[in-house]
Amino acid sequence: MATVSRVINGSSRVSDKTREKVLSAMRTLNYRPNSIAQSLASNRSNSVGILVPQVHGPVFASMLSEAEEELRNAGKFTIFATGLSDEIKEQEAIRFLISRNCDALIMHVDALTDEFIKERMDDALPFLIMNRVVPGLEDKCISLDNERGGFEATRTLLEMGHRRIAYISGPLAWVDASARLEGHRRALAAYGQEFDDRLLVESNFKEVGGSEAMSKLLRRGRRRPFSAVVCANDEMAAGAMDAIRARGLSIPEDISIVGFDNAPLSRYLYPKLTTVNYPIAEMGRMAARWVLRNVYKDSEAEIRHVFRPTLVPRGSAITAEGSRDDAPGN
Amino acid sequence: MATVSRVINGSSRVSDKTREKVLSAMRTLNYRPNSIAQSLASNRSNSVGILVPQVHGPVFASMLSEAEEELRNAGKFTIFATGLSDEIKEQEAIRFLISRNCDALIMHVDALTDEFIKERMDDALPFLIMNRVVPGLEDKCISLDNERGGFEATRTLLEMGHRRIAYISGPLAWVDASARLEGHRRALAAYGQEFDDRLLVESNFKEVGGSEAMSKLLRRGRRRPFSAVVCANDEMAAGAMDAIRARGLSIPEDISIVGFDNAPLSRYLYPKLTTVNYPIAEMGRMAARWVLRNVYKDSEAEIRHVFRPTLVPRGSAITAEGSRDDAPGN
DNA sequence: CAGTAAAATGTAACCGCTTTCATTTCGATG
DNA sequence: CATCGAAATGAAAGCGGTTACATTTTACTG
Repeated sequence: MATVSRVINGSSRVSDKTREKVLSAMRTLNYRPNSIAQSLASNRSNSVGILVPQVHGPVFASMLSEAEEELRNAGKFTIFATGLSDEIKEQEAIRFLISRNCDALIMHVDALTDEFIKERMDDALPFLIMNRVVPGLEDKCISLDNERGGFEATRTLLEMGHRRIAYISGPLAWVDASARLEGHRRALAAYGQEFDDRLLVESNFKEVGGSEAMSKLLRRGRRRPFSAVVCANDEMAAGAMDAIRARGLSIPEDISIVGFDNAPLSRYLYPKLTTVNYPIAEMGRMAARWVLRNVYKDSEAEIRHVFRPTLVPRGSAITAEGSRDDAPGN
Repeated sequence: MATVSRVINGSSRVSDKTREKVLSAMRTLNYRPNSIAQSLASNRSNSVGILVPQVHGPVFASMLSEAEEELRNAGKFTIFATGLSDEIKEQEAIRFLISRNCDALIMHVDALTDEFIKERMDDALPFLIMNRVVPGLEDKCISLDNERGGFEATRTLLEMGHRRIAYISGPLAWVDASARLEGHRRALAAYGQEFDDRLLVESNFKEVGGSEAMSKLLRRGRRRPFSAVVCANDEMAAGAMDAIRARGLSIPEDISIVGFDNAPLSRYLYPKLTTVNYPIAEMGRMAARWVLRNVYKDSEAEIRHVFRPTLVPRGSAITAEGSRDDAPGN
């Protein structure tokens, strides 16, 4: 038995001859190790828990499936749960996953506080935070450089000659939303433009939110004071586009629009949305590698913690000169 | 120990007094049963495997998350894997899931043959096939009435006065694609229209496929011989819409279009796509209940095996009278 | 060829629970 | 109060592996 176990786990010293005998016996008997028993004895469940707010939505689906594939290729099981961006549910989901003896946790949590993560999680089991930076735990976080993304979005419009650029933000209490806005401000500053409060609306990252925000912007004065708008995610951009059209304006002739995330939906919008790519698939794969490397000592992969967003030019933003512009200042 | 076990599993006879004592001890000791050990001893892993071709895409994401939630509420773990519509990979994924001692499998498999499912799976463990009917295993299948969906799509257009209706199909080797087409034919027949071969293109359920198919239809004669088109899924509809516009035609004025699936993208298209709803979320929940009921004896839920698609009217289809029609026959 | 250390293999305890079967406790009865 | 059956509890044998440690083989050495 012990020898068989050694063969299975590839470890220790087994002579080639017996190894072969064992393997062939396994084959003829069609033997499959009982992974539950393995887990119990080795105190390793070979499964990693993934917690996401929801499976829908481009970001989480990609993250999930890429991580799962990478883990499965390494023989690890993926158990997942959804937390719905609710503090209680997220905690419950974590407990749930821990109760299954996951060897590690990969999680995107919206509602949990930094404190909770630092205090309550640290001892429990190895974990990785996705799409968020918890101060002091940078090496356990994989995230996007949101500030840079915001910068790129606005810079593109500025390079196109737009000067008055509106911004529809996500909830500023969320770090990613505020980082994106920060990038926007930096870009304006870099091009010598003053930041104008009246061109900023804080919304909720949702489609209707984007629509309402845009309506509000359009209502602020008969003469449209901006020729372009940046939306802090693609969903809001979709809503904003509806609102623009509802107002009888066209995209991009009257208003150029840039989104953020490069969600699949951005390609279905009309015109196709110019946006900032969120390399979530790579990030999911990287998360899996982090676990493989740090928990299972199974990989040598270099781990990158901060990913870089890049602009995806499509049809929804054009140069200010090409625009049928009603706005001052370009 | 035995008594504690009895308390945990709620079963057998334990006096209320000791039950209380055990529970309070569990509380003060912050005791959590080791679910792996439970699994080993009880030969039940409390986890169910879900196999989907991919996580992306509206259908699978919803199915996954709804099933997961239902299962988690019942204390069951969800292990998932992706099969990528590849026969080998699907088989591997199944083996993988079985090797984790899943108590049951919920799977959407595209590439596996009916024979494989019937022969090789039947003894292994309880399983449920999603979105497909395997003859002889109807009680282990949960599926959509695709024929009816196809019927509804076409019927809607017919009721709107359209007479010449093109159809872009999925691969007819797949049962769901051919069933949808069957419904289309039945609707035509019901309204006394003859089915016209030249208005049918078989495609691949993908966006570019839809686009190419539509181009082909539009090239078949200068005078457009149809005023409306049904696409066998929303993705192809998205592609088809692009192709229609590329031709300088507008939707729905020149051509009405109806999709199938009610994928999220259908709401982002412009105009928003009239389509047939695929109640996949409900179906995912139902799958979980099937498992809860048949495997864990944990539920009394009535199981529905065949779901009914319904039409979702949006902006991409209008009455033939409203159309700027170039086509004969209405 | 005996002697020896290293390599290979075997033994058995243990992982933390469930479950069968034996034992004890309890309550009702005569 | 002794008796008895039912209900509650306890003891111990697994579940199917891993792994520390003991034992046997092997490969050299002198």
